[in-house]
Amino acid sequence: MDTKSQIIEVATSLFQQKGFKGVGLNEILKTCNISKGSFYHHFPNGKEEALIACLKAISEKVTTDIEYFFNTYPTTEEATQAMIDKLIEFEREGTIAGSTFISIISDMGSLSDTVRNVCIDIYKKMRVIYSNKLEAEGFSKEDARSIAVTMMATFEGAIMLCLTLKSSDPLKTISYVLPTLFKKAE
Amino acid sequence: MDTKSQIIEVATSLFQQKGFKGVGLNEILKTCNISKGSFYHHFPNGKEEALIACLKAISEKVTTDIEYFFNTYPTTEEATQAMIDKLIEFEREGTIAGSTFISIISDMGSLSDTVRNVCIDIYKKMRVIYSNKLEAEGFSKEDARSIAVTMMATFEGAIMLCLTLKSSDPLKTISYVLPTLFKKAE
DNA sequence: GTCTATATCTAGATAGAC
DNA sequence: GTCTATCTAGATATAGAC
Repeated sequence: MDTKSQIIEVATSLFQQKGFKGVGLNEILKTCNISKGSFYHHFPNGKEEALIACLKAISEKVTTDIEYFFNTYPTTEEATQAMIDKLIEFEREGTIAGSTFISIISDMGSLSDTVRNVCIDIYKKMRVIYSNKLEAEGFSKEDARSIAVTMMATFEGAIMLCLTLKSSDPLKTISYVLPTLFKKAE
Repeated sequence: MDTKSQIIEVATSLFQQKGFKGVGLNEILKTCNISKGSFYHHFPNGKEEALIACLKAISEKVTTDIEYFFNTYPTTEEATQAMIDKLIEFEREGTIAGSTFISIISDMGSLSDTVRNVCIDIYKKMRVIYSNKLEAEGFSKEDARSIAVTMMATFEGAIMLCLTLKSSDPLKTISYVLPTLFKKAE
């Protein structure tokens, strides 16, 4: 693999585990076995430029992953269930941090517009996937959007709780409760 | 106010805004208008010792605040609604970060046992308040606990989304959707 | 495109005067 | 209990050889 891709891959993983400020440049370089000169050749504007590249990579990946589940399973409830099962598996493997993007930037104080825009983009893409399926299941456009946003908040919050508690219990719990949101009221 | 209390107050606010690693000691000192000597007199073990004190202060505060809402309003739905209204007000004022504790420690990489235990304590206290009310409304012990955990995840996630998007929309949305969880199925 | 060497700054922490 | 001065290690970033 070329160096730039390797940097992005390694940095993404580290940022997800420790946050942007929590990861030193040297740690990235050491893991990649490269030097500062090489890093700054690919990212002349330094660490934040690498962060943007990482967030874009995450955006691609989470969109693809979520779309896979929502294309494979016929209902929101089943797709969600399968997603949570996968997340619980990640928790067991110690790679659950790779499934959240907010924790990366929560230590940045104030976000630059560039970084925030990438985050807004990820947020939108996820919401649209959830929302479309819910609309297809008969919810109004407004309700579908609201449930989609709530799903995202619950997922992000549950992942953060799992990371803090070192346990997959929060994910197991929400998988039991979340389907309540997908039942159409009569 | 005595210096130690002032440090805790200032540091708590800064940690909530920028995360543990996101806040430099110098920033705390400058905001308090004190020197390193004074800081290390009160917290000989440094920044992490201050963090523990902050987390304990947060634990007191959030417990008191949530209990107020859950004692004042007769139902979970009304208490939750009032809480979210308050959070939306905080968002407008730019102080919404003060309502989350997970974002503080999400950039710490690996948590020390001391820090994690304080977090588990906060998590438990919040869950118990929610859970008790839900039980009183007729939910089983297990269901009440599950809904309580889901509420916490959704709140934390929504606050993180608000911080990232610089908008109170996620909170407004969940206030519309969350009541679905409190309706007893027949 | 990658290296070594270095510059500059700031982090957290300590020592000792008052 | 608070100050100033200082230490050391780490951070990000740069310069120039190969």
